[in-house]
Amino acid sequence: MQTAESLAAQLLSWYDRHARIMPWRVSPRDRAAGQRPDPYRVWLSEVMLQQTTVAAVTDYFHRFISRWPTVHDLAAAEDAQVMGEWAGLGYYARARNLLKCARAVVTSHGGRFPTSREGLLTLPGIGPYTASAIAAIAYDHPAAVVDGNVERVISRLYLVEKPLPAAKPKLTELAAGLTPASRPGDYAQAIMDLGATVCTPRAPACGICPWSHACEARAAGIQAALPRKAPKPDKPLRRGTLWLGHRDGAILIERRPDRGLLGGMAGFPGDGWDGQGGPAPADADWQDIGEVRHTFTHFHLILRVMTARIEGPPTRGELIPRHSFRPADLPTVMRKAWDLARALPDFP
DNA sequence: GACTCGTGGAA
DNA sequence: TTTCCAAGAGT
Repeated sequence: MQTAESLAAQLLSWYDRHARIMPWRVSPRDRAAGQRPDPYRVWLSEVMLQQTTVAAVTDYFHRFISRWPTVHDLAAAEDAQVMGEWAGLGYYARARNLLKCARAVVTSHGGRFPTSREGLLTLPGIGPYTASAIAAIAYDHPAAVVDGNVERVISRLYLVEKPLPAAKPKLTELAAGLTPASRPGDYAQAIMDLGATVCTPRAPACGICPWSHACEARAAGIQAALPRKAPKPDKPLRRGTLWLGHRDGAILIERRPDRGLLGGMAGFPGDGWDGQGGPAPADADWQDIGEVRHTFTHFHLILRVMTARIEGPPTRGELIPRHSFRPADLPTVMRKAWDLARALPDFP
């Protein structure tokens, strides 16, 4: 039986040699030399990384930091600018809460993030994981981070067979028991790196794992089967319509309501496939130009795409001049429809 | 606890 | 092609 102290020390030693390089990260060498990460960057990266891979986040992180270098810059940004910059990254409530949080930090916290986990938890978009991550990484507090990686690593190390999410409290307790008083920030990143690169979901690389000798699941030969999870329900198929209206090169765009699917994002008027929408945005000679297929978290979608030149004033949305319309500001399902229409010879 | 909420890459 | 899943939070 290994002590928590020795396990943490072994993981930190591994991290010193194998830490991944990321734009928002301070390397263990630089950290030891006294360099401190910028809490704004830690926060931004952690929100972007919620349910999202490092590869998907990296370019978005660079664009956000380039455009809004400080939390003050971001707090002063217009909603549509931030939503447009987030377009394509998904889970758009994160972007809405990102702005709320930035503005709360500036107006209620003097422009500085709270340093305690409890203080961070009061901010929009910062939940149990992100609060611990910021407290540990930015401020070196001994907060236990429990994300999907840690759930997997801990469930294997301690052979926790109870399925998620019921096992979460137990896993959190075990993770907290391992978190060291020394270098908790590096440790938090180390255990997540371990889960991301070694203790992977399907085929863990136990041969190179610094904890393989202590891993109870490996001893039992069931490491690849942990953590257990309830099977996910099938995704139903929904169908709907999208109307791409235009006039003299201007495009008909409708800002979506601030809640629900794709909330706050720019898009084309649609019918009820998303629980929102309504009738066609104008009485026009709508032409069926094909369909778009897309899969969201909990349903498949097939959208019929219609285009028309709009003569009178539209009943929904707003005609945006082509030069001030950025297709990159659209969420992916809308951009698919745009790409379909743009391929037509007579479309603006 | 059960749902909602995106996306793209890997197997 | 389909499924799984990735540094979760809010309701």
